[in-house]
Amino acid sequence: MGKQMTEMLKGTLEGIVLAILSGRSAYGYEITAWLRDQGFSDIAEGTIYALLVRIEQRGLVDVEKVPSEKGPPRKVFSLNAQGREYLEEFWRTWSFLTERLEQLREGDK
Amino acid sequence: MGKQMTEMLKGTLEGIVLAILSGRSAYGYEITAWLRDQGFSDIAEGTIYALLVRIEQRGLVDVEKVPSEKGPPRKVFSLNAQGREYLEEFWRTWSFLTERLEQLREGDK
DNA sequence: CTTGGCTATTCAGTCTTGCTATGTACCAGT
DNA sequence: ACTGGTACATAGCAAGACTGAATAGCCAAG
Repeated sequence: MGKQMTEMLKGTLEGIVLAILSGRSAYGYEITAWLRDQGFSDIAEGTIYALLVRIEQRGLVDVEKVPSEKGPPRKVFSLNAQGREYLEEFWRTWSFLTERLEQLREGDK
Repeated sequence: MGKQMTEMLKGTLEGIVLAILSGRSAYGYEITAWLRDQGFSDIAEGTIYALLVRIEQRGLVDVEKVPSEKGPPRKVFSLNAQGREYLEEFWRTWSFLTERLEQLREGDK
């Protein structure tokens, strides 16, 4: 993926991960795999783990260590009340941006 | 505006400015004023000028100095061929992101 | 049993970008 | 002279994504 995507992900990747977690609990490796599936082909694993550490420290998620069948134990993250609130604010911010950009895009035609 | 918006603007603000310039030529002060009008209440002037310097150095815009009736001369920017190409790529990247996020948003319901 | 491969997490160092704060300069009205 | 609006510029900071590598457990093939 290109530089544009890298920069655009700043701020949105966090929302994307929170949105994923609002549907179901998940652990880092799983989230990374899911994102790759969705076409975010070049999101580095390190990026996701760093992001998960951040949202954990901000208290947006609860964490549970779960043993894995294969490999080291998983850190399973789930969105808590504060995280849900933060996610809602994310959607509001996102909506504002998309509206402005949609206007700009149409204005060009 | 909040921290979320600040982070989300990284990568999109550049596209926004290029989109503005694709409609008509404009200078920094004008762009800043327009953005404030559109609700981007806290975008700093310095941010826009720094961004304009960057896109000029990357050769995405042409520049012309035009004397102003009041105040110092204006640096009027207009999108060139390379800039248009870059803007199109921006729209593609943006579309990709919005599609994924729209899916996530609906998936939650 | 040893190598390679998949699962799973972590971290140091770098780059880009937006914000803060400040400074420069020009002109008009009071 | 002073204030305020116009117009541009820049140094230093903070945040987040990337690179690249290290660590570690488990299993199957050779």
